[in-house]
Amino acid sequence: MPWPEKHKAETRARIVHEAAAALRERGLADVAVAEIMRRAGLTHGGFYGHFRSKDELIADAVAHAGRDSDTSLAALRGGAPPRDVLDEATAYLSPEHLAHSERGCPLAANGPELARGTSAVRMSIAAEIRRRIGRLVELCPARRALARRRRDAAGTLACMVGGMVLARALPDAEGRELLGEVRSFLKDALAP
Amino acid sequence: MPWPEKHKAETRARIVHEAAAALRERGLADVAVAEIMRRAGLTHGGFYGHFRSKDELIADAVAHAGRDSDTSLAALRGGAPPRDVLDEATAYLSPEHLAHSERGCPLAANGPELARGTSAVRMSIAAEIRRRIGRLVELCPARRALARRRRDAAGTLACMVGGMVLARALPDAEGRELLGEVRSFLKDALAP
DNA sequence: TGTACATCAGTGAACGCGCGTTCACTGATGTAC
DNA sequence: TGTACATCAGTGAACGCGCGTTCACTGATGTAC
Repeated sequence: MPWPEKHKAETRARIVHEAAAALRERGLADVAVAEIMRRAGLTHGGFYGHFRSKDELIADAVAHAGRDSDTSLAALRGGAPPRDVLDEATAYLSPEHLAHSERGCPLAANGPELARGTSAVRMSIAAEIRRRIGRLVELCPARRALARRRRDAAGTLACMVGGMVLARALPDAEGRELLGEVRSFLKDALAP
Repeated sequence: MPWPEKHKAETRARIVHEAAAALRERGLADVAVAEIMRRAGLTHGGFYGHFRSKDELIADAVAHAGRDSDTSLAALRGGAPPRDVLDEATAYLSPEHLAHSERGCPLAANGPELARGTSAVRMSIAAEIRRRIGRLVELCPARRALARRRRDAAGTLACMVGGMVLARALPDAEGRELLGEVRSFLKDALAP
């Protein structure tokens, strides 16, 4: 094996990481393969040594973006895991997340485009939704019935994603104001 | 004036209408000018007699789509105006809306793409958000303080848009199930 | 009423461009001896 | 230890294609006489 064992895997991971950032920042259609490779310090020709198509990369990038946004949102809580559903939603509906789609949730950044993607892309985004709902269910008070927890998790995630989509479509100050209103709405909705 | 007065305006309206449907169904990037013109029964060359660019059409189409989705959602209530916020949200979070993005809300169909659009597109989508929030505020019980009504309106719209984005990214049955959970969540959150 | 005309909505060929993808090649690497 | 070699990650020119946009033209129309 003429190259270090991990070399190719590391390069691939770097491409996926840069793709996940670029796609969340600028959308699926406006980011070219050549640009992603350039960001990863490579030339475009090498791309197909790692991926069979741009769509295959997108599917991988969605999964990576999901985990990556977890890390970014955790950083807003000082690295601590969320204490409850509201804690998680508050970090999500923050001005920091609003301002940094490239490190944020792929559902808010690319949801509708991904929903129209290839079968692999759709499977990737569906898995990300299930993962997020599952985590929110875990964060619901254990004393509640499972159906109630699932309902609160689904409703909260809808609020989070929709709130961010709306805030990003408004001028900055107005978007931040809307985020505050949605946080306040959720706080009451989730009150015991 | 060699052509009937309204002729050009009607043609333009037909193009905008077809564009609004195509863009909501397939996304901004995947719909070509030539395709929109074909759907309107015209050839692509005539496009620039009506619009200065594809982006100008998109901005117009977003405004049209907003009014158009009002009509479609009203039809689900038998044409009656919504009685309250929950009434409006229930029609929005319906399986019919899930299945017909081409007649539905442009925020759910194209939100993130529009947020990354030109200045004219962003103004158009921001106006649509304000219009929808304003309508929901009107539907809130008048006895509530304005701040509370605005908060409920913003939170509800976030739930509606996010719920639809999530449902459309999931397989059909799972998406419909999620819509039901979000409706149920909202019903409780909006309870007096 | 009939006809010549000016207008302009719509046509369709053509343009330049950037994209995703391919492919013959290069050169850095670990291995065999 | 040093050297020849096989491997394969990465290069960069080239491809075909579809896009947004332009433009010289066509032909349907209402008007003037």
